[in-house]
Amino acid sequence: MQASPHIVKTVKPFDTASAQTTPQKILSAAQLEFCEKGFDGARMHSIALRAGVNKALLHYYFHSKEMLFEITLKRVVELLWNNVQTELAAHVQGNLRALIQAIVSAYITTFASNPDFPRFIFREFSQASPTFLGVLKEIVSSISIAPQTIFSIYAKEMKKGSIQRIEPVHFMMNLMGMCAFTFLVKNMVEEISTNYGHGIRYNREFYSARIKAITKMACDGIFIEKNGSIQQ
Amino acid sequence: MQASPHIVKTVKPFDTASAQTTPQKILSAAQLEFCEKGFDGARMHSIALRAGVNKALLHYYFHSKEMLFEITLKRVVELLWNNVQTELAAHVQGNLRALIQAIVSAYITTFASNPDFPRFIFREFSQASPTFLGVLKEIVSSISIAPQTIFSIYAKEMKKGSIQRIEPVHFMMNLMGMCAFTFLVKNMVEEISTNYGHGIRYNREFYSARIKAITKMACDGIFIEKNGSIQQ
DNA sequence: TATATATTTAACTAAATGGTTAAATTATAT
DNA sequence: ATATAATTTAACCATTTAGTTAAATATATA
Repeated sequence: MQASPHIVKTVKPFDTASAQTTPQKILSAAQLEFCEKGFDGARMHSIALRAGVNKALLHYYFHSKEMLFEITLKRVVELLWNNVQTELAAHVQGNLRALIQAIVSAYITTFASNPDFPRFIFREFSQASPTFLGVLKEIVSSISIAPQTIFSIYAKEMKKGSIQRIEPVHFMMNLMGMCAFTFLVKNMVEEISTNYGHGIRYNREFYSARIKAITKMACDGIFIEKNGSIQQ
Repeated sequence: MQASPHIVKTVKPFDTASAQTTPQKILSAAQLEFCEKGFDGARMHSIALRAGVNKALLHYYFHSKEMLFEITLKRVVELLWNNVQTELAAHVQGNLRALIQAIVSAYITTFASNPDFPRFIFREFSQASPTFLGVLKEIVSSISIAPQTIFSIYAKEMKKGSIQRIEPVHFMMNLMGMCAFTFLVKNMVEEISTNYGHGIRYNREFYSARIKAITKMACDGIFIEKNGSIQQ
């Protein structure tokens, strides 16, 4: 008889850094596969191959494709969010302008290491199946703390009259849109730019320029008086 | 023997507005299906059902799922682009600020009528299969005229010194990001906003507010001196 | 009306794919 | 060493799904 079916095992404390348990290997492979191909395009066989294990193992550890996907989705969002939070934590003490720059930098930097994540997250929420809706709700409740914080800081500044009357929701949508969109069009841009002239490469300087451009547009769109304009 | 296999028939001039030829019915159904579920999630059977015809007909007129998808993708992009062009045409005579407002309005209005299009377009370009890459190139060459125009106007204004030095590419990425992102998160936002307070509904006033917010952020992020600030 | 052509369909096929199972192997404790 | 539990695997199954085919029906044409 098998021991602990369909449940993610208690993760053993690994002996060396390279030693990955089988469930961990499967999860890593699943993340790659799902990010690349989406839920419908992903193949259990392919995930097994990537993890270097037999297909039956996926079902042994994670029961079904749906469950493996759910766990992967949660992992990705958590990883994303933790990264952003960490990046952000170092810069919260500043004023709103500094905070905005920190947010943008956090998102761009995080996405730069995981360029597939934005598309992966957006791709699945079309027909809004009950399964994915459940995951979405969990995600939202865990994520919504930081936007909330930013909302309140923003609202305070708005009362002080130091920023223009753009609704916080629109401001956040604009900001996140500029960040996420950058990576949603990554493949397109790289493909286009090859035979279309303005050869954009998604490298360090591009990310740096991107952060500056977004911050500049966002800030100077908000602040009424342009005191110390942002560093060029 | 069959008559014109695998080729889209010459579209008959329809007698009444409601009379759709069979290929047209199939294409409409395919568009719905592909937009909703993506290439991998779409089912030929489901498309046939939606079109009210037999599955074999899809292959008779369009040979394969891949070809049906290619045609659908092209159609969607063309439709999108024609809409934007039309909306834009009415406003080109103005200054850059007016042009930007026109672009934003054009995109938001067009997406508002076809909220699934942005995700549909972005979803497929992940593994960049040769098939889709071909379509992409065609699309790009047909689309790139307008951005090109905007680029040149933008560059001219930059030389005049009336706008800040944000690279045209970044400016366009920001602008399109704010527009497209609005609809990429539509399902999420509507789902969240139900049980999270700030009940956003994607209706007329929201679109109007969105256009204002994006234009405001974009413009006041560009123009050095804030002369006649945009209408609130 | 008769003939040819265009259109539509039901039934079928082959391959892919998610999932199962029982047996084999390996690790762990006694 | 031996028994027990945990882990891994090859072979198999049932279903789904893109695609085919030959026959039937409608439509134009002579």
